[in-house]
Amino acid sequence: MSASLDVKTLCLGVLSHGPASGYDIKKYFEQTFSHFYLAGYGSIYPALAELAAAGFVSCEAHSQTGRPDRKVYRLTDSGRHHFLDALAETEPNHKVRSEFLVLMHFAHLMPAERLATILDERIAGFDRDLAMLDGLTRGAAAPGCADAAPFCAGYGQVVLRAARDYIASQRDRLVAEARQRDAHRTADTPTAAAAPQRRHTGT
Amino acid sequence: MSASLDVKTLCLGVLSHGPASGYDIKKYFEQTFSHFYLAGYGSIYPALAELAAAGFVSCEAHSQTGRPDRKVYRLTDSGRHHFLDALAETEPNHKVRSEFLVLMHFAHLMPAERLATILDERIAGFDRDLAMLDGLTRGAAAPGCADAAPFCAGYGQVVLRAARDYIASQRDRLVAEARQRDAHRTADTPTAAAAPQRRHTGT
DNA sequence: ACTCACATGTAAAGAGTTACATGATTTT
DNA sequence: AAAATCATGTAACTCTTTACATGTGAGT
Repeated sequence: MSASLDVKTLCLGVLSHGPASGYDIKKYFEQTFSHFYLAGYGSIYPALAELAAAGFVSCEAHSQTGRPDRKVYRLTDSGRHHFLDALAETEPNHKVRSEFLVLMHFAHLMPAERLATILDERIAGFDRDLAMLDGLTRGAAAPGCADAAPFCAGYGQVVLRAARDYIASQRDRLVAEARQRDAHRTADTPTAAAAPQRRHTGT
Repeated sequence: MSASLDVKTLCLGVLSHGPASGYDIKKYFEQTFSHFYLAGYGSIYPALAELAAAGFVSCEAHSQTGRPDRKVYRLTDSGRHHFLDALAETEPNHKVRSEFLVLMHFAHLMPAERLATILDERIAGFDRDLAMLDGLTRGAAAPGCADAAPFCAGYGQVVLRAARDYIASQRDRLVAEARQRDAHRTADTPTAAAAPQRRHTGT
């Protein structure tokens, strides 16, 4: 129970829907996993090479004029078993890495305009993600994942909307408070631009 | 606009609330950032050493009997400026890395019992996180962050609850469907344990 | 003319996790 | 008697990101 569900394993998963090239897999990642798993060419191509070396996928090269061979990968029996094993052994972790929330934790050290920008950008970001999920839900799903997509897309919609609405509900108040802080700061310390540092007594 | 808000910068942020040791900082991370940023000793101690070398923090060692010196770090003026700059330059990214959702994307390849375990574990995990946030909200907050905590804690509560409720609302249906699939599979292929692979025609 | 889509790959750098190494004191 | 807390640090490993390297054809 320690398989880490890395890019290699994910590639096997994508290939379980049918043969595909590295380029195709990248697009599948973007369309389908983008709001909970990211991978670029720099991880996908080496992963496919390793999978081929391990015998988990076979590779068929199709010559093309003017561009590199299109290499179509296909899951082998061994690869399918390996993937099913990985599914059985992976712990269902769920991690958030949010620079946005860190910034918000230190919101009291920022000027109001910066704070407004941060909040508005994050709302816009969530709106973009929601629009993409809407597109996904309306039949534009990647091939082969009709069974699986609904739960993940629904999860994304529920969670992103909750996040978006929460931020939107707090935005104006937070920015107003920050403006008051800005006014106090310029009044208190006309020459110093930096925020005052508060000390607390140790436990 | 490319500062990556790494562990080093986060340590500066924690120290903006007052002097602390590496051990203290780890605890602060756990209590306050745990649901959107993780860091272990293996990143914190080297980060503090680098910050000291760069002059962003000063260090005072307090001898103790029977255990290593307690090294208390304190933000310098230069460090505070550096941190404020980082706040101004960091993009408010927000990334989710969810093995849970990946597994759910391939739920149709799993036995019903495995699926039930995954869903129940994730619900339990979110319940744990919610309980921790409740504790944080009720005055048990880490020292010095009274201004900042409410937004982040509120965000966590709203989002985690939405996620938890969504999973709980889908759980029974998904498991029931998986049981039907299991029954079909054993009926179709009495000898083969592995799931059948569906092919689709390429685009 | 310019940009987007197609198409694959390598190399170096950056960042974090995990395991190792040590050991007393306090709580259960 | 066992487990948790206090307390710091290093080294190896894993993984990802970013930049580099190359080039055509189709659409605007």
